[in-house]
Amino acid sequence: MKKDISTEDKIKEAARAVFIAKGFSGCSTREIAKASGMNVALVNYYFRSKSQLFQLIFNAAMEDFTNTMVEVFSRDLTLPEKMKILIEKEYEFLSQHPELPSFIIQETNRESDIAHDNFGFFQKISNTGIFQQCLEAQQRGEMREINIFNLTLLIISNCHYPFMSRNMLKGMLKLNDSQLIPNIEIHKKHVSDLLIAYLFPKISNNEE
Amino acid sequence: MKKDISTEDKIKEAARAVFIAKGFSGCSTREIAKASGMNVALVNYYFRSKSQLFQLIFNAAMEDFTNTMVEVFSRDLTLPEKMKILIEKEYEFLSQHPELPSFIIQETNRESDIAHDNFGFFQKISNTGIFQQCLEAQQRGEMREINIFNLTLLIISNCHYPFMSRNMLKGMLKLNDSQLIPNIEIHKKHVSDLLIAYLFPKISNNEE
DNA sequence: CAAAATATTAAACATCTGTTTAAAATAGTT
DNA sequence: AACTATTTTAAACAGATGTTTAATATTTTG
Repeated sequence: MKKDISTEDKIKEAARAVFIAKGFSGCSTREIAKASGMNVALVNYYFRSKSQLFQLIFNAAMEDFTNTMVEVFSRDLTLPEKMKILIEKEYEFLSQHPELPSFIIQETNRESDIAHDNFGFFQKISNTGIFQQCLEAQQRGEMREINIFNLTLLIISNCHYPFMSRNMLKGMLKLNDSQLIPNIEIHKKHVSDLLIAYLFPKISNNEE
Repeated sequence: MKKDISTEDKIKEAARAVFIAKGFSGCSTREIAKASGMNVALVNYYFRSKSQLFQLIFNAAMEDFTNTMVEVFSRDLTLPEKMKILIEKEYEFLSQHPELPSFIIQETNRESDIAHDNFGFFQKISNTGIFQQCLEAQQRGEMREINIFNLTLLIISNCHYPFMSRNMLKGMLKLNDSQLIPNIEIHKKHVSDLLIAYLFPKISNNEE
């Protein structure tokens, strides 16, 4: 009788969990093998090396990351509407994957032979037409003059950082998890109001 | 003839550089020893273990982190002035220590026996009287109603994330360092205007 | 200067690391 | 059934890891 999940997928799923929780240098192949209930040799049998397995997990995580943006930007909505929904979706996604942002940052900053530049992000986002839509809104005076770098950074900073700084904030402000979650929900509203008011000054009365 | 810098300090300085660049799990005691020009055994001779040496470096980094805030908050200025200067100082400090934010986040998220909660942050910041000043400004209607958690998070998100995401952004937007630095400088202005306008709505015409 | 305290070294330790090998078990095919 | 291909296993590999030891060098002290 065949198993529901193949050995290859079991290892991949375990690797994902372990890598994201502890980072590439923070875990061993034996730890991944154990977490998947498999042998150490099987990890290399299916994925050739720890590095190649990691590369696989990292790229998938990077894709998860951009999917929300692509999905929201592709809709037929005004820019303030897209912004509001994007922030909503990002907080929703990251509430269920809070370790992802720090994983990505940690690994893009790690010295490695692995190529983690150019993961197709720019092209995918560009294809949604969002940049064109921004340009037109700016020409009509509906949107503040801001380049793509700063715009991207403003959004990601305020969506990702709250999740990656969870433990730091808990330490700094002496909070526990039960206090953290509602505060992050409040933060979402602040970020939404903050960014929309700043980017679209004319329509700044966006209080719910 | 005595050396200018003691062996202990040489190791500590090398450890700081290596730990911050690669993280606790990303480096070895031998790497630290080599970077300091000293023997492996000397690391443990002076600091007992890799963990204890790390704890020392981490606490110092954490203190560097809060110093800017404490210094600015202690001045005799209005809240919008403090906010503007704080952002200025943070970007100035982090431009010279861009690896610090991701180091702190990475290590506060790492599972370890080390106690990295309660590093006196709250007490130090509270002692500056900034929270009281906020409360009074809010009662006078000069400042938006926002709790300390969200206020802290808004500031840190927009100051720290730009530096920790350097490599990610370079990959995503296909930039090199020469394009990055001026964009971060522009970002500082956005963040300053953004936060002041949001937090102090009445005095929202803060364009330079 | 001799004695004691401190600093430095090379070597060893046990364990863990990523990876490979070669044999055994299982599945698929004819 | 027998043969082949695939999957799984335990064991071994060479090297790296944190830490300790015991001997040597240096400095401090009396």
